Amino acid sequence: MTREPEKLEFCGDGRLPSMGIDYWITAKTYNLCFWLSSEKSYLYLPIEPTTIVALYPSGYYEAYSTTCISGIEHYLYKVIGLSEDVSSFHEVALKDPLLNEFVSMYPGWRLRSTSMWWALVTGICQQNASFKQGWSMLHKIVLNYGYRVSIGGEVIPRPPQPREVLEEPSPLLESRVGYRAKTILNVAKYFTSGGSEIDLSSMKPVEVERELRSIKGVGQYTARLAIALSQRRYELPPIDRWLSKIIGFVYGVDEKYSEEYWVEKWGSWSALASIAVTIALDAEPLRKALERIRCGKLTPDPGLKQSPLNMYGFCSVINR
DNA sequence: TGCCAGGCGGGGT
DNA sequence: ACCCCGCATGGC
Repeated sequence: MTREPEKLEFCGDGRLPSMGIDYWITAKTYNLCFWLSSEKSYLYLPIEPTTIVALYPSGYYEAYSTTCISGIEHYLYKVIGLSEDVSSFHEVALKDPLLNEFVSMYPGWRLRSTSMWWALVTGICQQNASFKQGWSMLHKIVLNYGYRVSIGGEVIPRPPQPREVLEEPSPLLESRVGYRAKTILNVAKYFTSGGSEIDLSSMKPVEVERELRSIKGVGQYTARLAIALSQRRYELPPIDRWLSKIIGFVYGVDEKYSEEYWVEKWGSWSALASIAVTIALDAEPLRKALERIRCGKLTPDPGLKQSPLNMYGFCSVINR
């Protein structure tokens, strides 16, 4: 699918306050490889019109959009979590055998949030698949749809919107997502019909989870991951087989009670802790992750070609 | 080759 | 409430 890139106009620049945030780690973690270069990262803001921010490690940023709107920095604050006080998360993490090394090494890491639509697609691609397979699917979806924007001399892929997927499913079906395609289409339908009327941000997380689970193919894990990734609300942890086994192994609790134990430990930070564990262990498959825990290798391995902190490797692997 | 992985829903008990 | 199975695809 070749489409003409949409030209975006420069909407201003600025510099985010330090606040102890490591903008580089924050921007590049779990970010698709074509939104990363060696010197900056691109972040799509979860708003209409299409708006993208080039963020540099220093916190300096430039914003581009089809139509410049006011308050862009406000949305950037939400995406980066600038008003999120993580000190109570760090307090628990520093005493935790799984996360203490990770937060000591990266105290400036924050979750980078996305739109609810894209958060759900992200979760669905993780269902019953390895980290590598799931993130390859996401890359392929973006490339197969072929939507792009141009800013200055650069051309940058952009993810498809729900309406675009619904009106033209074939690029999705060719993205090797298997039976997940149906679920993604269900989500696209949701956001182009009744779901668009519902203000998920005004609902309690348990209600949001129930609402999202009404979409066929979206279960507890996907719903909770999406709530964390798009709303920065962390009280409901996504706990998959991978994390459940890790919790059982590290804390010696029966897997049946892993969620109960996790929520008791992390409280309103439960989902953030779930995600942090995946970064600390480079999202390695279970067997390897357990081996890493046994060896005490609880910080990201810079040598890996594909990991949450090093997504560049996906660009050299994906070929449709 | 065959097995199975950051789920899920539908069918059974 | 559980338990169990099939499901697309790709990696090992």
